[in-house]
Amino acid sequence: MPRTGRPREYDRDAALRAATHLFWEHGFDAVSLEQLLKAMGGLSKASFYAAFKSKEQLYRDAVAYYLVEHGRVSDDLVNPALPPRKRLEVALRRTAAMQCDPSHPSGCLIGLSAMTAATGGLNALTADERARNRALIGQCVREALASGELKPGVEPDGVAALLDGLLLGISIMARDGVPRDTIDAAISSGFSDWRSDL
Amino acid sequence: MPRTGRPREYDRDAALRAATHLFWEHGFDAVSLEQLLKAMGGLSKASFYAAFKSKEQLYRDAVAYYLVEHGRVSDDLVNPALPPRKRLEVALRRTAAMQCDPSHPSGCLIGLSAMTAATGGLNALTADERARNRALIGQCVREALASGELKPGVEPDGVAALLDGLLLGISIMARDGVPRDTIDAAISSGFSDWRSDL
DNA sequence: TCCCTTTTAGAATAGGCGGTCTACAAGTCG
DNA sequence: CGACTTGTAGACCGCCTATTCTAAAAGGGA
Repeated sequence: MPRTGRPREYDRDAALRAATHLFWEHGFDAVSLEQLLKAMGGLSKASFYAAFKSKEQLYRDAVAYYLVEHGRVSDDLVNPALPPRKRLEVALRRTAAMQCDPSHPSGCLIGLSAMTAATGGLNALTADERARNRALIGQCVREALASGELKPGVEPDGVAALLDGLLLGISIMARDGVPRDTIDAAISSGFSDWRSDL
Repeated sequence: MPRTGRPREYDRDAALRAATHLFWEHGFDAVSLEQLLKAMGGLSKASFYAAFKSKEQLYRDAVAYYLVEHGRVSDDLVNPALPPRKRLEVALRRTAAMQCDPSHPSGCLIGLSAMTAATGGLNALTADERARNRALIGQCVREALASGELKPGVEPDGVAALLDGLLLGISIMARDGVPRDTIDAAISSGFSDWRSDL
């Protein structure tokens, strides 16, 4: 952006990525500014505050970055090209794959922040996102009920809550090192109320 | 225990309970000693260190207290008087009831600590407990497979992981205020691979 | 070249942290 | 009544926290 002035000596995007990984791994409270500075390329405190304003603002930016960079795995929940079941299953499987990817911290930043970031309105940031996902899952299931994709007689609210709970639980399982195959098997078992034909 | 000396002015058990609730609500890192002292009855720092040794030791005591006082809801996983399915279902339903009880923080201290308490060996404390539960669930499912309680052709590892994931996810759902009825419906849906007769 | 803008390093600040120390208070026991 | 034991109040410690300030440095534009 700036056309004049001394150029910065670090890569801002790389710094934000590193900060995101740190928050993802440990949560807002448990990460100190010192850790952040070192991980973000060794910039000085002055540089940090000039570029990122504050630790809290950095966290907000990190959540936004996470949603764009890793949270897209659940975008298929609203993919109009897929029938409801596929929307749900693809979202779950892509989520599992992402959360088990060893190239970044395991689990989901949004889900794991349910306890962390208690101070200020930071918790609402991730809670809103979880509520949004919950609503989308409910919508898929309701559509599936109407279109006959669900086996007759099943309770749609229960199915939706089961898949929501599983999706959230995957974060903790991935954190605990449960292998992806096992999580994928769990997802398969989560769809036994659905017709595989059709 | 001490038969002599000045009697303490606070209730040690009540103090431990209050501390447990604080850790339960916010996690180890996010709770300060000052907060603890106030919640534990307004005792002084000297009294605190005399009775509880350190913040970290208090956390360990709090986890132990939690397991005895609230963690017993999953004891039925090893109840020899129940068939495997009942063991699992009772444990899940009692867990849901406990975690939605408004008389204490919502969710499960053990599950929600997957991210918190990163420092030292504190994380292992709760991770071990989660691994133990995971093993018990697997054992129930394997027994059920052998005894024919599971519908033929289902994948036992998937069923076990599904129930494990749901159990963990309940913590976050409860945290987010999902009502107990909804969680109970999720549990019901989680058993559709099982024979209800027999 | 000199100015202007932006970033830099590093010192400084103010407050919070977990934890300790000292002096005193409140009981029991002989 | 002392002697002893235990708990309490509050000052104190050193460290770490997030944040700000000062002064120098590194580029572009004219």
